[in-house]
Amino acid sequence: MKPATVHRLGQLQLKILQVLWAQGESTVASVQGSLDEGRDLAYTTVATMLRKMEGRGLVEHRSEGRLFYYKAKVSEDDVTKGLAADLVDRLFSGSLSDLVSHLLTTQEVSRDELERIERLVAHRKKESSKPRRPGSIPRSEMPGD
Amino acid sequence: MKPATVHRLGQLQLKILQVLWAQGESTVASVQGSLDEGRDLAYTTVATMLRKMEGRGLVEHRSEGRLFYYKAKVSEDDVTKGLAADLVDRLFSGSLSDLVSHLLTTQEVSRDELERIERLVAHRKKESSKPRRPGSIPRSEMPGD
DNA sequence: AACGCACTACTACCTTGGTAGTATAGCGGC
DNA sequence: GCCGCTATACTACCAAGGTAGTAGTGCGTT
Repeated sequence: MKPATVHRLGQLQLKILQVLWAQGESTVASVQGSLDEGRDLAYTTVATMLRKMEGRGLVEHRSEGRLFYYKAKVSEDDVTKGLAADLVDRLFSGSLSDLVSHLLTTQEVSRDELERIERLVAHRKKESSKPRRPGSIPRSEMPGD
Repeated sequence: MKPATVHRLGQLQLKILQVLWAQGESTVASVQGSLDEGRDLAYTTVATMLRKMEGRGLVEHRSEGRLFYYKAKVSEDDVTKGLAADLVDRLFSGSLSDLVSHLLTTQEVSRDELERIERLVAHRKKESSKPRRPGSIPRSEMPGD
């Protein structure tokens, strides 16, 4: 199921989703408590945001007594993919290598990171001969860290 | 000078900047004409947006007679870097390879792209022994396409 | 000189993210 | 049975992106 326009997620919404991905079903209080220690938002702020997000189909809740247990309705993969694809699209007309190129030339990238990327690409090249559905590469086949 | 929070650029603002990067100084009419053929925005919409963007320091203008010639005040590199870095930060706690990994496993990536990336990484690895300011790799040293 | 066109300025309005206060309701304890 | 705690509902605001209408103004043409 493709849940409405995953891109254009705000800072807070993303943070909330990350909390929900990390801990699964959570009450408002729990989400509030798990959000950045730095900023402490009012309980009602988090509650309101969750309700708004539910309206957008990003999360859903289940009642247990008076309590609401919220859980993410969109997967981390979908969101990540959506945001990343959106960026690549908007900035580089879909060219992944252009993005990587840009990142490599303007960002600080450790030699370690470079080598990880190199392994990933090499691995993916081998894979590309026997194509599969995206995202279905099992962990066990991923190049080691 | 670091121009205020380059991330959180809207769709239209980015499009406008892209037009300005591509054609340099442009009048409102010219920008309007160069925006996606699909959607035709009112002249005043573009003008208003440009004025708002000027307020945020994204563009600036120069008058010539009654005409305003707008030009981007932020470089494409800065914006791209800002947006990409922001994304990498927010989604992958700053790990570039995690982003690339994700993109490689969930996106359709042609063999061509893979090879370009491979060359880029290899090139960057060689470079990394003699570090330089980011972004200063001359065209002539870039791996061929 | 007058008219109209083209361009900028101002204002307005909608949406959405974000933030939070106030109102309401139900459960547990005394 | 009432009190208060606390969780949800409702309402309100602000900022910013986006969209556009209307007002004002000056230049070129006739």
